[in-house]
Amino acid sequence: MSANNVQLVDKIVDALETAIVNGELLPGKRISEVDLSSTFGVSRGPLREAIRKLEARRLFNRTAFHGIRVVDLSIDDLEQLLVVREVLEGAAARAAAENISGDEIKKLKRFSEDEMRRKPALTLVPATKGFHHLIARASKNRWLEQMLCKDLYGLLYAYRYSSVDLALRKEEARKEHHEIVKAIARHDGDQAEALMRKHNRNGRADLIKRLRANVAGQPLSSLRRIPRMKTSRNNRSLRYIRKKAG
Amino acid sequence: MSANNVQLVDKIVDALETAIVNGELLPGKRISEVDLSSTFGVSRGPLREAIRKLEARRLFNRTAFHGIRVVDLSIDDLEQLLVVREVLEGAAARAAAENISGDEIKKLKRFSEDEMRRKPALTLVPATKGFHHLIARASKNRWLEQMLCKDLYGLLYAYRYSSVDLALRKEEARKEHHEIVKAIARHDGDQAEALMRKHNRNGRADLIKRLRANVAGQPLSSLRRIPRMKTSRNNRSLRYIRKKAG
DNA sequence: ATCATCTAAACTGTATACGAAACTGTCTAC
DNA sequence: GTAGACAGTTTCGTATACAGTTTAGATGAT
Repeated sequence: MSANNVQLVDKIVDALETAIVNGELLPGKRISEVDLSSTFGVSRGPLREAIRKLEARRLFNRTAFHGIRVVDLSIDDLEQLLVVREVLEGAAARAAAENISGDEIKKLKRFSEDEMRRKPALTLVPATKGFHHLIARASKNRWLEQMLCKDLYGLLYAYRYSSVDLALRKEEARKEHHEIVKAIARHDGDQAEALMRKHNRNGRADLIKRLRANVAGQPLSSLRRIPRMKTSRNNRSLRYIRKKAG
Repeated sequence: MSANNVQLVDKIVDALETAIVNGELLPGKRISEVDLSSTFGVSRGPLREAIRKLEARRLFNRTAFHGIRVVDLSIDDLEQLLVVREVLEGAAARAAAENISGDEIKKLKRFSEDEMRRKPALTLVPATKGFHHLIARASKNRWLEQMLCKDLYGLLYAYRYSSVDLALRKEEARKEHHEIVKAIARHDGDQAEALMRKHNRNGRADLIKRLRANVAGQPLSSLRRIPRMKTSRNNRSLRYIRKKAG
């Protein structure tokens, strides 16, 4: 095996996803296939296939002959997505309580204790991500994990929203996390699901309330706004994907 | 506007989905791109794009340089998928109770009353489908509806499983449906979700129990087995998609 | 100068061809 | 019988061509 077994299409998918998260591809902005293919250094074929995959995951919208646009989430969309997240993560917590291994319990506890001890920092966001991913994985439910981590989180992280729920309610959220971990650790599925759902409901209500209060206003300081760019055309921050031969 | 504004890729996606449901494309069987493209009468480009979309929806698995296979669900997979379905439909029922319109209530009630009156027949399966679709739509949650109707149902209907839950427990299921409708009609979200989840739990437990009891045994009579074919190659029942010019 | 219409350029959708890489299966050597 | 080499087949990625559509700019009329 030379270097990687991963297909070009999936590399492009990754590149597009990170480009969206980084704000290099803007929601609602039209994308030119040829421009993108030249900036990525790939031909139109694989690029189109990659876009089709992301279309199926609703990260791109395409209208015939009108071009491709990155999904543009409204606050309502966000709220609806978080409703889905509530029940899916609830199910994950329940399944995790039923199926988690001893090793995973240790990891999860370490995670939570670190979180309780540590001063609230910017590193909290990836930590949160890790927390939810860990539980999704511990559910041992392949479909649930994929729907959560790939489809749903992908959409949530897509647009000027990067796991802000925790950042907005640090104290409460950490306590809630701790309780969830305890419920999972004692294999109490009912409690784990109930607590996880409540945790999500709280976070959602808080976030949406703040967002609605700030419509057309200043962005929340704790909301990491994604820097804007004029156009995705000739965007030099998009990296070439194609590796050189050798 | 000549005839239709729908792209060839999406026609192929539809054709592939129905081909899977009809058993013309077999789970686990390797698919040849060129063969498929010639049977459909389309070129490789759109076909590959269509397959990429279905890959993202997990209806196809692809291993690099090895080919594409239709997803092959084990009983465990089915059970896990039905767990996801339980919570998603629960959320849909709750949201429907909160957001349903008067018109939709009427439709839903008519549906349920028809179901109670009618003798259990083969037409029950599409009826069930309609029931759940109706609720998903009434939730007014765009993402929830799409995840349910497209992603999840698409997977469930994919492989020798076509909404069997109802067919197996006709009496109880119809009563449960009726109770769910009543809860939704009186805008009782808590009850609607609880009843829907219970309904799904019951159906799942029953179905999985029967399936496990029949591993390697006779197929259940009520389980509509999909007729087998030796190969998808040169499969004449797959229809040409490409319309003639004119 | 403003507006409507027309034309040309740009872009998307689709088809086809070709070379390279990788897998499969067979054959041979030991 | 096993391991390695080899050829055949399939997929992967690129390039190219062309038709249909959209967009924008040019042209012309009032």
